[in-house]
Amino acid sequence: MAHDDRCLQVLRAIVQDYVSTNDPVGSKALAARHDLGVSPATIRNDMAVLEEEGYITQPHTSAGRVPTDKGYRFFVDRLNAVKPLSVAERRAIEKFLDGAVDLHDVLGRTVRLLAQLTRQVAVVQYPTLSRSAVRHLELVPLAAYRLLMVLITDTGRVEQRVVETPAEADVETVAELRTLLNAAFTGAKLAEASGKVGELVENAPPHLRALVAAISATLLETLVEPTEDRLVIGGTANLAFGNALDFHGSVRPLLEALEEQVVVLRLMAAVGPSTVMVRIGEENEHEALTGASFVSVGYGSGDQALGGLGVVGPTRMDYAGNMAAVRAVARYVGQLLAES
Amino acid sequence: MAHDDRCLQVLRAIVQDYVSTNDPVGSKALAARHDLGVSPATIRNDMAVLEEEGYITQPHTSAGRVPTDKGYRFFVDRLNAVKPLSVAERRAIEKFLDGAVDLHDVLGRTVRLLAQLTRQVAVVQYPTLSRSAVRHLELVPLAAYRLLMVLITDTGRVEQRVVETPAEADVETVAELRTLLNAAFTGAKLAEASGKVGELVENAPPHLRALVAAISATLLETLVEPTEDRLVIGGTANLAFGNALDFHGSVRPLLEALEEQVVVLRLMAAVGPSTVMVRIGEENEHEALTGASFVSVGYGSGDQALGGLGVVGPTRMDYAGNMAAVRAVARYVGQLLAES
DNA sequence: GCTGGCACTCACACGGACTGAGTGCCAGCA
DNA sequence: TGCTGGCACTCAGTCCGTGTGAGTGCCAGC
Repeated sequence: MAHDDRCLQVLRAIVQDYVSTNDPVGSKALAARHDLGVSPATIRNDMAVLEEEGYITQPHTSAGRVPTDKGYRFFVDRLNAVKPLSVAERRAIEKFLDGAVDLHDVLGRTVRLLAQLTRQVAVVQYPTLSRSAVRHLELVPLAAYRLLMVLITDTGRVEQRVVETPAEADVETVAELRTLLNAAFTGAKLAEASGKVGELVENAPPHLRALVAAISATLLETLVEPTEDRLVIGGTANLAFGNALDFHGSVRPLLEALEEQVVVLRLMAAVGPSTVMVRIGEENEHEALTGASFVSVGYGSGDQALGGLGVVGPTRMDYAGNMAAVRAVARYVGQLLAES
Repeated sequence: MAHDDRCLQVLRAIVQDYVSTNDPVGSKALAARHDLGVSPATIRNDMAVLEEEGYITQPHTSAGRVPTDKGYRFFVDRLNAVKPLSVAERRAIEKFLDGAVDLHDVLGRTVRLLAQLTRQVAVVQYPTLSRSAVRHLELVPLAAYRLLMVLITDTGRVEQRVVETPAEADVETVAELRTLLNAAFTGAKLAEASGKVGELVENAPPHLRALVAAISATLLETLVEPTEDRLVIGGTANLAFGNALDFHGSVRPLLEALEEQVVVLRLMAAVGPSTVMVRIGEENEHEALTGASFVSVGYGSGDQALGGLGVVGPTRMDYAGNMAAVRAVARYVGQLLAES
């Protein structure tokens, strides 16, 4: 029906105008800025309908309308074509990410890039250990009963732990251990590691058995500890821009939640590659994120994401642009990690 | 002289009151809150002197006085005894830092701890590579002409770089290389590494010479690259508290400067262990840090600092408390790193 | 050299009037 | 049936004038 169709157009126009001006938008301004082909009075009728259905709301009588979370959601769901990035933007991405020397550097550049492209707060998750594969396992003797275990994954992530050994391990023993462990684990996905441990310990030469068990235990601990999922955050300065008022006055709870990391990580857990996830306002269960939207996507070469990245900003954000940026950056990061 | 002495007391009282209340402090309130033994009128005279000498200023006529940067400086320089931390605080430090699994974890906890203790933004620098010693150097073959070099230092820091090798390196060659390099570098301070390289390449067996040269070159690069000095930042939420107004309106430039890292790193470069450095307002050359004070100290066991840590906040901060916290935390971190 | 008193200043808070963007409703027109 | 122009109404934000009070500088007196 022509009517519903126009309602959608009106909603879209409201979202666009409100995002760009940050002022509640009225019927008259709408008619002036968009070629809707109808008069303000008609638009008013449509707006009344939209309000009744909960897509928009007015902050107070005699003010314009503002989209609700539901309104943004509807708008985002109807974003058919993700608008492609400009050539300049693509070039910026390449230039920014090239020349990174290691994983830390890659993620650091990524987060800065995302923050710059979107003018929002950017978050990037380290590649999840459990989905990475072992590239190398190194043992360095520290003292008679202490070893340093260094785990290097194919995504370039490095984890280290000190292992208190049950027996003294001299240099030769350590060399034996290293060979044994690498033979067992190199190339294996870390998620499969726990399955291999039992067999490995059993088949180990008796004099190494206790040591293998101790090291394996530490390895498994490394996987389950919450510290395994690290987050890089950047662009927090974008919160202080002046639209700080978007978060009903204070950005403090939001900053705190971001530093907590765990909140963001939980949101990111659900994300897969290639499909951009958008969570709008109240859709984020966490209280501090009410009033904020979170646009994220997984990165990684395969069909399972190695990790996630995204941006956090006010619900009043440029969804189309941010979704495009997040997706493009994720794709590049995926490529970059697959190469190295 | 009794007069100068009282002036100092008055200044101290003004700083204390202003820090705790954030209101310009007047003569009457001063007389009421502090036992100065004189009347408000007398205090007014002293305040006039202090103002003339540039230690305090009044935002506008008929408002109380506010300390200037010079006033804070004077106050800080006369802080004779650094007030010791409470037992609860000491316990909090221990509890917070115990149980850290690796360097990343230690520094992450440190920055959170500092931010919590001081209610300011905390910054912690990774141990400087050039002052660390090599614990182990690991080589992992990636492809025919590519090696992954992993550098592990005695401070627990791990750096990795991909080396494009001039010659194909099979597993045995890599093993030889590893032995050779570790024999040469293990235990050596990284600052001395550059001196050793020439000799090492010369004495290497001919078939390894090119490879040794390539890897050594990468190692040296790792040391000079600006990426060598990393920074962990935490507690940015404390900027959004409400005293955001301390930074003449906007915390944005400050947040940007913090994310830049380089600004803070430059300030931190000058810092030594055991002596807490305080830079107040304009004393920080960088424009964004005008209006902010920076309290920092080096950490590390020896007489040379491995790195620095500190807090950034409004000039209107609790200098005594922050200096005490920074120093105490640095001491614990130094111990912790020396142990492992 | 300290104190009480006094006149003066001025940021800030309070309150009323005004303005204008925006709305809802209604009668009229295609 | 659906769109349009007109009209009365609402109310946040702004402007302006007044009042208040904290704070000051100065001066005479102890």
